[in-house]
Amino acid sequence: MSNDERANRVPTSDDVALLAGVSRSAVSRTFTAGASVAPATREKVISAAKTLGYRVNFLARGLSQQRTNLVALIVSDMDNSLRARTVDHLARGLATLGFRPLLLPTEPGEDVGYLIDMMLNYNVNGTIVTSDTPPAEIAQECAAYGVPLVLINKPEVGTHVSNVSIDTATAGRLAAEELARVGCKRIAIASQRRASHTIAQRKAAFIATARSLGLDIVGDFQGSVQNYGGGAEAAEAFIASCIEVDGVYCVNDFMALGFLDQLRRLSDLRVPEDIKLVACDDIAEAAWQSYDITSIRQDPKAVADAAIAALSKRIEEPEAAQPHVIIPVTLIRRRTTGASDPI
Amino acid sequence: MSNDERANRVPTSDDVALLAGVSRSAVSRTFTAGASVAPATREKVISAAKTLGYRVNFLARGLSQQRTNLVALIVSDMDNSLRARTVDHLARGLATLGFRPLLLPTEPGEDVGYLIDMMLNYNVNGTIVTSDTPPAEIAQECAAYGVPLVLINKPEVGTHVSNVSIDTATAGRLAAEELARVGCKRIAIASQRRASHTIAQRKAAFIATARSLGLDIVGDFQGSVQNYGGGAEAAEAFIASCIEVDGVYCVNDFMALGFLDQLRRLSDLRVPEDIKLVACDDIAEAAWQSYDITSIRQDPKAVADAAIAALSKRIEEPEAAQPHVIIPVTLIRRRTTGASDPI
DNA sequence: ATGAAAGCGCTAACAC
DNA sequence: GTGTTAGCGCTTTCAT
Repeated sequence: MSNDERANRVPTSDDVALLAGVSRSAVSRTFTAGASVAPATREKVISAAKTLGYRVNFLARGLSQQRTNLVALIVSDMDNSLRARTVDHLARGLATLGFRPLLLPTEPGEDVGYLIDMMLNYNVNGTIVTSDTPPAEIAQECAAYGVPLVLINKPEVGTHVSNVSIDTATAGRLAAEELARVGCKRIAIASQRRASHTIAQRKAAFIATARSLGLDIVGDFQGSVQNYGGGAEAAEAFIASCIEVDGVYCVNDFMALGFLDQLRRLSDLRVPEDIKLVACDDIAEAAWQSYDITSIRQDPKAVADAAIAALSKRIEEPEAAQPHVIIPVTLIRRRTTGASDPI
Repeated sequence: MSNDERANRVPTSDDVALLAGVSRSAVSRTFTAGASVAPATREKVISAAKTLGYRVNFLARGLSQQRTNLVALIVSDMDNSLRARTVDHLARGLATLGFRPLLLPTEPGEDVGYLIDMMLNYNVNGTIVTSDTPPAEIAQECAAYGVPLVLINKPEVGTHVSNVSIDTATAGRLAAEELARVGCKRIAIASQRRASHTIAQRKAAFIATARSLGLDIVGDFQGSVQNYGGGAEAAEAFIASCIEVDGVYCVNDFMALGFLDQLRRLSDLRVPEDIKLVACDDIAEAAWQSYDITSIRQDPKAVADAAIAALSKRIEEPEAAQPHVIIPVTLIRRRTTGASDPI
């Protein structure tokens, strides 16, 4: 009843072979990269395939080739715009290379078992993790089943695993140097109670550099989560403490947004006149007029590309070394450290 | 050389059958929902599977069952936080029902052909589209190959397709009513030059209601894109026009953020004292202190759930009717229409 | 270069 | 309830 006579069944390579008057093998070869088919044959096959609307069934192909080209993307915190952007880049990059991303969202507290089931049930050829809870369990299963694994911004967990991380040491250092540069002496930190791996690292690097530059770190005010709300909490704690500072380091931009807003609402302190502020990540929101935050930029596309490169290398050469790739960061000066208001 | 003696090969149902001393069918039945296996047999199989680390290969299962449980998620604009959130809900909801989302990002201008290849190459059992460009071509291919399709916030495209949309009529109406309620008379609209489907609809509804309430719509200022930057552009156009208004309708929150920021920077007009503002979507950022925007809330989880429900119903009963599901919206009053500043 | 045949891992009739 | 058999759609030796 459709406008198309062959609508009721998806055509198979047999159908194409029949129509083209060749064998199924010829069809297969026509659609295989390094094939060896006579131009004439190939031509017949192509045209038959076109009229039938034939497409290779990758799942069947995967079954015989032991290669599905499916890649599991284990993701948490998708409402973090930086995360979402990274996932977007990952999915696009993977697609370009012929891989297909299976999106597996997860929450910090959630059961990891189902993720492992998914990876293994669907025979993924690789896994990229960019969730906040670094599941050692996943690494273990991947190792046991020989699934290449790439961790983004996670601690190293073994030799079977590739890591891609931003340069947290430089990120922390640049932030401290910037606060010193603009004359800060007494610094407060706004951070998260249960800091994630990279956050803890950049914070440690910040503290080390700050000390070496003679900055006093007079308080560490923490929010329960590393987002806008957490930043607001940190600001409340800071204001309640009545500690005087001339500079603040926020461990990420989201917290900085909340911190700034709450500071404005609950105090008369002005940024940057009374307090300078540096944050980290340079998400799009950091550049918004109402905030205009000096931040340490990380490039989510570079991170995604490196992760994909590491993964596909692992897939091609399973025994290759697993380097830890470090993605560089750069300081972006804005109004919160006195850079002139852009017009 | 691994810490695990069977590391070199993924166990198959044959391995399990052998170890359990049963047939492969028994293994299959043990892992099939409505099976009929003797408890003793099942027990043996389960334990053998556990010691071997066996998992059903869903791809092989899909091959024989004609059902992969893979669902294509065609997504654009992942850096829109509302979109990201919707995708997150979609992925989780699908996972709960045993479906696996294949993430296929796309850009408005991009070639749709590769998406279709992907859907068909991987034999997806369904497709959900939440990109901004509504590819009629996708709908056509889905129909031709019998792939159930659900469109989110897209125009209706045919009877084979399910639609899930927010209630744009109410969204537009509520916005106009709110501006009228707070005493506005002369209204400007901030919108996008090439409006997406729902944006165009909500705007039309807004205009209709505004007229019926006696509001004057004295200008429609447009940005090139429907995000922060586009809102800023709209504000610039508005300010340059020197048209006086006492109310502004922004077609979405992202534009409202940019509009407000640019208004603050380029003019002395204050919101809400001089101008009231209503936007749409109620994204998280709308509630941020620096903006605190009255908005029309849409619930991305409700949208995702409805889309999944529609899809899974379609998958179970391919011939079922394709209703257009409308998701309700609600007005959230905040400071930009004079709601008291929350503490 | 091409076809025949075996097999990827699984499920589903079908007999027992 | 269980094993046997055939087959899902494809790739890949192996002959030719």
